[in-house]
Amino acid sequence: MSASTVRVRFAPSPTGGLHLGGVRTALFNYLFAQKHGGVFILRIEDTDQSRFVPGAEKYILDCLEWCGISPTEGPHQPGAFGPYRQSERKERYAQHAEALVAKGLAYYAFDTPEELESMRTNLKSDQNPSPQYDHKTRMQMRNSLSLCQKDVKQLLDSGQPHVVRIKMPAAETVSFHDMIRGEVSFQTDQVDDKVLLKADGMPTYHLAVVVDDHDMQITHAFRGEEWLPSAPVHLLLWEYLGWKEKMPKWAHLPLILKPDGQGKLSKRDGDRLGFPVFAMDWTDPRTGEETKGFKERGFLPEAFVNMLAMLGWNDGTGEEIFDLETLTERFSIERVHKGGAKFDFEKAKWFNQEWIKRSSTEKLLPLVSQQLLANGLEATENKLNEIIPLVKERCQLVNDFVAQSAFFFRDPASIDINTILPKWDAKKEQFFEHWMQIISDLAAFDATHIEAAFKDTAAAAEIKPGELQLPFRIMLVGGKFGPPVFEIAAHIGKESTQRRIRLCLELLKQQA
RNA sequence: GGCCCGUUGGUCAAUCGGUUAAGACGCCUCCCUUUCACGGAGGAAUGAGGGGUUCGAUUCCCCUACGGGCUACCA
Repeated sequence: MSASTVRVRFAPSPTGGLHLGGVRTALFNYLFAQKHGGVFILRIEDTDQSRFVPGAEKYILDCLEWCGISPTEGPHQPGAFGPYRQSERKERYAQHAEALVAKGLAYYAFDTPEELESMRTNLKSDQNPSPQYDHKTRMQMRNSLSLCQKDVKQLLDSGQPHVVRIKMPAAETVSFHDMIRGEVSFQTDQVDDKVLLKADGMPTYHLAVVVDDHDMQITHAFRGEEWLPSAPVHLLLWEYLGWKEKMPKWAHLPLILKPDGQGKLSKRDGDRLGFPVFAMDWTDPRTGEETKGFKERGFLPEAFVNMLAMLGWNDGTGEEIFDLETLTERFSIERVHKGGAKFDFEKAKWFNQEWIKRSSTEKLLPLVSQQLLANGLEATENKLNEIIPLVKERCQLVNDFVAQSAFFFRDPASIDINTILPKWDAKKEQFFEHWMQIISDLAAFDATHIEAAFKDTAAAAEIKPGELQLPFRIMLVGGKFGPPVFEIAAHIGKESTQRRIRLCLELLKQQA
């Protein structure tokens, strides 16, 4: 190992719920760091004070922890490269911005928002619907390039609000190697003079990401594909600041798209299509609006992470169920897909079902217990130990345990009587009357004994047991689902079994 | 509009010039089970279009089309 320890960072802005795309970026960072014995850092990009949402930082940390991919360095666990919130690093950015101005690589711009607005509307045309502040237009604007030195000094001295903009070269080609996409190149005359330092003294993302990645000695930088167009600004900044040889290797991750229409997946799509987009429940402290998360929707973190990893990446073997450890072994950034992937909630649920099937009763127990409790069902640990193995392969989501096991604890709330009715007759009714008696006399009330007695009784009544099993199930469960009937009868006990039969017989009488 | 990125079944996707073009989800049929689920066996379904390069293109190059991203003193 050389002196260059791998250092990666996940750098969300604390503006609200954590989007699954964000979690995937964090996951890839985590996997990469783990694989290379590196450090995974959390950096909070809170340079936009107007969008800051209290509580969001803690929430992000909670989400990552739930996923099992907690950063080892960050505001919660400062290392030697702090502070980890950009708002606390303010002076550094200003200093570098000034240095760039001094070197003639950036300049002060005094244009007011209104002036910018009018420039854009005036220059707007069918050929150019979104005019830029760039090498073509900057000399017509009010900045330290277009104004004479005296005026600039006066403006500065009088405390005129101003920003610092990068001076993009007129005709250069900027290219770099992306770990996922290979060579990518841009013409500098196509990119605008991005604001580096805002009027409030805070940096924009562009300046901050470069300064911080440098200061925090980031070796590999992963971010969403939406950042690709501004990459040339960042590349140039690394060069202008004199850090070119220390620039991290870039990887622009493909976007996660809406399942239907087009465009990147948003929280709105989740609301619209009925699935979560955030990792965990999020309540906006200002509006009070609540948004469901994967966790609360009933996802196991293992499944969530597994699903996310497979969205845009695969190891080439065709296997797709992986735990974090295996993911770490197999992961390679080069195998990340280039194209965006439409999110498929059905497949996401399949991953979860696979993980529920694979999870031990011990692991599932507290989660199931909590779900049941939330639905007014109290279950002992012993009971849960028996029930969980019986129903887990019927559950896609943890919440499904409620519907799949409620009948173990209380009489069914509704009876699907229409399943029984068509083939119901007096003979069957007599059978069940008799069957209640038989149950009373059964010495051992376990599945095998119940089944044997049931079949004997059916034989005596000259009815095929199969024709009676479904009605029996409906009586006990209320519907066509659940584990073997005799198991259920054994678990709920004699009294409950008899009571449910009686209740249902009465119901059937009313229908007749 | 400009720039950038992308494009294999409905969806996720393998293939790194030669394959009957994997596998998974979903869907359909059958078996197991007189419930549901699990499990098992099958099935339908894919290289956007056009040019090259090559003995040979899904694979390499170009063009077109389509999709997406960006085009803020937001990230």
